[in-house]
Amino acid sequence: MPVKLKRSFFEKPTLAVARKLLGMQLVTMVGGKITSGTIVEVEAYHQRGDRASHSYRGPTPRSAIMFGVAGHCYVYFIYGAHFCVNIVTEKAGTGAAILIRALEPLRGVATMKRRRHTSQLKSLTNGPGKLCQALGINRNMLGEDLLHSKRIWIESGLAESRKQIGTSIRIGISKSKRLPWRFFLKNSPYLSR
DNA sequence: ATATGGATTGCCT
DNA sequence: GGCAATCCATATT
Repeated sequence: MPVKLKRSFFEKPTLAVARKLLGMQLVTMVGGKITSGTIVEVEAYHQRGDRASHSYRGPTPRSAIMFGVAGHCYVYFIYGAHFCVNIVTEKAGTGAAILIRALEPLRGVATMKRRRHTSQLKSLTNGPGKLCQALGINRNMLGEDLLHSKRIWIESGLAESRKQIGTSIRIGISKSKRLPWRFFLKNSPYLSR
């Protein structure tokens, strides 16, 4: 049963929202194709006390969106090759977001295989850059509102009671390494590692 | 104007 | 496990 999320869902404290997103579905409609996956791994980023966050030094042309209204997409380009997608959280002006790091493929698997140039189910969406490629997410998704967009949105998924959530330090960063702000579904075969 | 390094991936040994 | 690829945001000169 699809549940419509409200703005207030994303305006809550970022770590709490990160946990709630696990088990929900990220869905896109790109080029006439629906693709989706269950969110199995996320990371939180926050202006306050988090030197790894793009928002740490306050709003810049790139990070301004993290200081905007919750529930919007922050897409950035990294290492000259990949896109990563985040969801802005908390009240406007806060500077926080949640990076979607891995999905379990659900709808549009054939389309995802074509976009990823592989037939390996396990490697379609088990990383932040991979899932963007599989779902057709790029810089023109920047600023999309998950509550109203026709191209990208969230659908409800797994019951809260069925979730087994693991916690760890975040991956691939060099600053604020110790913060345990990565969350994942423990038994998922589709984690980035 | 230039320098630095990155919230990654895939290929190599 | 190591490491190159390759664009760009940001800080510094």
